[in-house]
Amino acid sequence: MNWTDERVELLKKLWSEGLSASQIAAELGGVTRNAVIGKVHRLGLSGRAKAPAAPAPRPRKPRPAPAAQVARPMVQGNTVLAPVMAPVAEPEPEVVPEVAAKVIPMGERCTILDLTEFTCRWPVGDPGKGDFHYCGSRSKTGLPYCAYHARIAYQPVQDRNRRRVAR
DNA sequence: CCCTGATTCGC
DNA sequence: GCGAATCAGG
Repeated sequence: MNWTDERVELLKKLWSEGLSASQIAAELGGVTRNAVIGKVHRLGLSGRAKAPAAPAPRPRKPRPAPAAQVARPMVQGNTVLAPVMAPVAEPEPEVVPEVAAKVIPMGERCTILDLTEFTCRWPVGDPGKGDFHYCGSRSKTGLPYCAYHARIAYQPVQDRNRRRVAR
């Protein structure tokens, strides 16, 4: 593989977006992370925006349990009062996506419980290591992935689906 | 050990 | 210019 203008451009883009050298190498294909790093240096764009700068942006605890607050019958004197409309299942305001989904920087993680129809559900990490989570970035309405992962997810498919039907 | 980027240096 | 090997760090 050689560094075509196209590949260099993609390299610059991904690098500026904060992807690691190995990630970029995998994305480009045909090169190692060393090659990527070497190229990055040769291009003189060593420093970059601190994308993964967020050390611990609050992964958000999976919320153990709403703690079913059973309405205990109240008692007044000898009288047992009927339970007052035990809130069946407090809808839980659940931070509306409009707020939570605002251009979440890469690396912002969320659990499966945080996924909404607007969050990217691209799996990240190793389930066996306890660092498994989902991308969580904003995804276009109706799509399961953010723009970045959608590209990864669908590119191969597009290639495969290349129409072969003549006319 | 896994990973990261930085540097070196033979090609 | 390229990138594997290596280094230094988390």
